[in-house]
Amino acid sequence: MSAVRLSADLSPSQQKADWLDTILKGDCVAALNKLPEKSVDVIFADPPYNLQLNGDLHRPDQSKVDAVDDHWDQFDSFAAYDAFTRAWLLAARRVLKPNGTIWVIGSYHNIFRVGASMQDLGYWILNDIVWRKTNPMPNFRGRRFQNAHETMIWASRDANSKSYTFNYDSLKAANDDVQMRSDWLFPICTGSERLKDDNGDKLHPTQKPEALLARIMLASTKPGDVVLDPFFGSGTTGAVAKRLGRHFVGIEREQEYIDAARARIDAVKPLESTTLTVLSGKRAEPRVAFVSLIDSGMIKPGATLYDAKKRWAATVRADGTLAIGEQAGSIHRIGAAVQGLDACNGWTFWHYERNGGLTQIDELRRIARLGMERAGA
Amino acid sequence: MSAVRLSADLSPSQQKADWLDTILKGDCVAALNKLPEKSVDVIFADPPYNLQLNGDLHRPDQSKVDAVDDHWDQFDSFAAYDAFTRAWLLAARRVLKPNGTIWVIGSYHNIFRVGASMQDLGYWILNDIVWRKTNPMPNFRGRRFQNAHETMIWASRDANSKSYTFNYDSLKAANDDVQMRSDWLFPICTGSERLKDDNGDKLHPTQKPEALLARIMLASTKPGDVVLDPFFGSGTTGAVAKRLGRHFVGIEREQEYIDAARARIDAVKPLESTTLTVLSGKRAEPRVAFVSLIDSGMIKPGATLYDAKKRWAATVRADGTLAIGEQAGSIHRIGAAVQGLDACNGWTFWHYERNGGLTQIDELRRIARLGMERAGA
DNA sequence: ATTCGCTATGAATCTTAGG
DNA sequence: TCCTAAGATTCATAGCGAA
Repeated sequence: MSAVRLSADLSPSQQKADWLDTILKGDCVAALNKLPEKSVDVIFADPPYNLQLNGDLHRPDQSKVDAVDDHWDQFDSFAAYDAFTRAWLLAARRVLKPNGTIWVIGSYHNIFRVGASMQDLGYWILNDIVWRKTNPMPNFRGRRFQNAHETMIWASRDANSKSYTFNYDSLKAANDDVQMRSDWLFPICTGSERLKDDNGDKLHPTQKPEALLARIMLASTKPGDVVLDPFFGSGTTGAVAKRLGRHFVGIEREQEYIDAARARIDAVKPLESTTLTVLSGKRAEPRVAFVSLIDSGMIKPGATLYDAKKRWAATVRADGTLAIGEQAGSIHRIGAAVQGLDACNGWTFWHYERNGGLTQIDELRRIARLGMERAGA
Repeated sequence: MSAVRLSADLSPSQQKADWLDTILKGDCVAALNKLPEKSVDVIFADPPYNLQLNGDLHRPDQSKVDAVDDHWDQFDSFAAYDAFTRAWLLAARRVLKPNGTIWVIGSYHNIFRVGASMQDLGYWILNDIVWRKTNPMPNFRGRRFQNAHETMIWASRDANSKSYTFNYDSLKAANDDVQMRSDWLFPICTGSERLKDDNGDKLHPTQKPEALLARIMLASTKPGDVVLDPFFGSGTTGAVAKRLGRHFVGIEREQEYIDAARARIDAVKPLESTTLTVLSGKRAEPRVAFVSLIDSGMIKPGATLYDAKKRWAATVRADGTLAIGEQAGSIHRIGAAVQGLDACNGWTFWHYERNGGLTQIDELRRIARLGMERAGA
């Protein structure tokens, strides 16, 4: 790849880096080291699993199981695999933005070593996610449980990175209004989605389903973000990124995979931007100062506020504080104090009298926000 | 404990070792080192998870979460935790029979380190098993996925131990005649099963459900086998072993837990025969996330949904939310909003166009459930 | 006896803007 | 970088008391 860098005075929207939406050919660590530091929002990595297979496996009908015995999955020892793992995790960490996150998928053959290395290098695990397969391969010998899942580790760059992207509200709304759990159910990649080579055989032994990558990106990226995949393979990450209006960068060694992935991604039609809007919750709403309700005349100084059951009454003061007897403070502090709690959301706790009933002052905040939007605040 | 050993010429059925069906008090490694080598069939270990908590956590209702902040879960560093882990895994391996197996349970905080150490010490992983919780604690701050599972590693003593116990056929028969998968569904331990202290509070912070231990023993032991638990705690392993006609050995440091476990186990009545309740782990009506219809391609992002009379039309967004103009949210929230109601069942309210007519999206949910049932949801 | 509503709680690495 | 204050945030289940 070339050594072109983003100019410091140009935002990505003004000048697109030449490595965006491309597949870099070569060794994963070498390619990573050529990318600018802190330049990608999310990394999805599907590294070699270090499967340790001896001999062939046959199904009960004597057909042979097409094992993952590619040369790139051969390591001499756990130590060799660990060294490989640490090298790419370290190179990836340099490229990740401070508030970026990384996803790594693996099986019991490798995921424990990968997870320990991630912790050792300073990544901070946010969740481990279980991909439950609806249609896993059976255990043919009947000597173990059916291996029906794979594990993903989702981690931030550092323990103190708090501002990573997590589209909580959108995930919850899409999940019947309950928060998304750490166990996900998806079919393995089969049928027309599975890329085939010239012989009609599967092109890549471990092609991941697009639905899995879509869930990952919808959870942890925003439209326009950059998703890096250092083990690009058949290009699922790129295809899903393009469809969902995200940028991708792929790294891959094998020309056969690069060609197939390129063609695959070129055929993807991006979704319309309007369908890509991410549902945002209250956190994204602009802040409203309680005093601004007084400024705008929605609440008069001297007005009385009550809790929902009218157990307490407090007086609004001209400076935007609330008072009960000697005690005065913010709507939150006074709400907490009367309940004997450490914290309280005054917006939902306090009410005002209207039409003989009580209405939350949060209703006034909502109205104030509409005014702010009109004013382009 | 005493230094009594099994005579070499007597089988366990002829002379019962004095440490069988007892709880050894003391440090885990020291106690393990006093047991005879190659003397137990299965080890179940629930070691400290090394949670790293900062400050208190409160529920949205301001109640405080009772965190696991016990002294036995405090380690200075990953290195200290690794040293602890290697020490007990090594001592446990000496005690394990050549064809014995070990189960270790953990969360993302520790399981990757534990798994890597197990591989380093020569244990051979047979499966990783996911315990999916029906009723996990929510994520209260909405900053991560709900942590809804724990991970267990099942391993043999060596890579070449082939004669370990695995009751394949009975598991399959108990599971509707399909192989038992690597993801299991159980509730957490609550209600009358949960041991309480004199104040009525939970006796032990991490008591495991008996159903989980029963599945483990039914899978990997035979009646009369010896099950060792080096972190005995409230004694679930002992209680289930006695009930299922297995022997146990527990190791525990805290006298309070020993006393409670002893009383608990004494109260257990062994089953006459091992015709046990089948824990199929299937639930009545698995929940379907609306977004899973998008994942599976049944609904496309950008598609339009209508109410039965086509009075309203809404657009499906890629993140699984529904949008009408500026308003967006779950199928339920948007259904409620357009009708001016507080609540709405989006599954029955919204329809899609098919064959020129309208069909409820609930029809798609029914189809999705068929796939989930196959996966044992 | 049954239902309904309210409360309690579980292995938790659980915020963020602004001064 | 540190400190303060605003204010956002929960699902399933068991138990209990009232109706």
